[in-house]
Amino acid sequence: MALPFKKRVMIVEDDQEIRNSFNLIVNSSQKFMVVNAYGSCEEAIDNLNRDKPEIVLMDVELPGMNGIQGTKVIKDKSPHTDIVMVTVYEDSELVFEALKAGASGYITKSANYMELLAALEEIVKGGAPMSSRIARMVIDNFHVNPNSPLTKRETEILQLISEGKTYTQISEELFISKETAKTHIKNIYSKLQVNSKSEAIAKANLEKLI
Amino acid sequence: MALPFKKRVMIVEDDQEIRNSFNLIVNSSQKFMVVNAYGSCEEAIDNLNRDKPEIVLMDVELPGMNGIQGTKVIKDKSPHTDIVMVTVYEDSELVFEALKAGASGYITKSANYMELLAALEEIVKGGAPMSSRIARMVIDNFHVNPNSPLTKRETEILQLISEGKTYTQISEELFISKETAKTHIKNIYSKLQVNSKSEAIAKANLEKLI
DNA sequence: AGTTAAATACCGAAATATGCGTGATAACAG
DNA sequence: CTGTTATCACGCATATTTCGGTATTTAACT
Repeated sequence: MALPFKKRVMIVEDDQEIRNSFNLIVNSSQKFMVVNAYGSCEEAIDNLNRDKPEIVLMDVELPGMNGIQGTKVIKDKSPHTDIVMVTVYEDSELVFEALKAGASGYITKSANYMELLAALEEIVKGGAPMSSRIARMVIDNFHVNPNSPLTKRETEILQLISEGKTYTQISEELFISKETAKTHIKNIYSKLQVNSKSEAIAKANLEKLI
Repeated sequence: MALPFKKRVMIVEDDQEIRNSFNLIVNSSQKFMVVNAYGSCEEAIDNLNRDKPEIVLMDVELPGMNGIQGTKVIKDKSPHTDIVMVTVYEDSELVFEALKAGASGYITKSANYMELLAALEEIVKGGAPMSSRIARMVIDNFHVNPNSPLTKRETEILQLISEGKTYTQISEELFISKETAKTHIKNIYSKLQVNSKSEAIAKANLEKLI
């Protein structure tokens, strides 16, 4: 290998100008080298085994297979490759989809020279580079709603429901009768306007009640 | 107000040395001022209305009420106050508990002068300061397991179950008979070794199958 | 061509959960 | 001190889910 100490970076980006620009920036670094740059996920995936990238800079919006689907495939074929999404949009649904697909970072195309290299460095040291807005988006996603309509006991029971417990198990765990558990659950359903355990779990997750 | 342009920072930390050290660092900045530093959440909460902090630097391990419980209370009483957890440990359970409680950042006590101020700056610009390891921990938490034992169809159905759908709704949505939906769900249960929808959801979340 | 995996479909019995009542007691706030 | 809320408890009818089978078709793989 010509440059054994440089981390191998693959670029997937359909806009040729941006692709060239990323290429130049990455290759300007002593620590990274571009092994290849492609205009589509399909091409990138076809050459994955030969290129053996350690890091992929992946555009989200792409013709054909999009960056999120591509991330899934690449992660499946090469689990140790770290993928950094690069996008113009910071749409929350896309961000979470990309993270679920296996992305380890999410930066914007407005990222300048320094920011792009900083993101790569961050990946190498085991971090997860994100723009400020995305970091906040991700963190906010964890926050539990403090204005829950449920009482403490109801929340406790909803928690047990979300763990897959039956009426009987819940009543045993809380030292109350099965009938009482039933009543609490009935009240939970009424407050959340649902009529089954799984619907209650879905709503609880949606409104971050647990 | 004496210094109207400085962001008001409250410190909650039981170790007096660290408390003083943070105090000096924060006050050394042109952009931040320490409104008060307490050794316990109880004291901090009692003085919340008077101190009106915009940012709280919160120790996790504290005598009496711990930093996570304290975060919940402060977020409840003062939702717009941003809380940054400061800790020696990067234990994953604690991190997620803190984030659920409402923390907007999570840094380690090893943070030096620059890092601490950088975290405060990051909060001000709407971000979420985190150490590299914690950022990765948080991102990894989103990743879906690519080695799911379930087939595509089963995963699709598990997804619908997690949205609270009934057998009938699932069969209608997928244009299959109720009996077929039943069979798929039976197979899902067998593969996941569970025996109810909510247990399946719990296991799916635990093993990141959806 | 033969095997396997996946998706489809049906049945009946048993177990759970849900809907709609009622009502008592304790704790908390105005 | 009184009204409200939370927690607890019971019963019956109905609905839904789960268990344990069987079985056909199609696509993929060897």
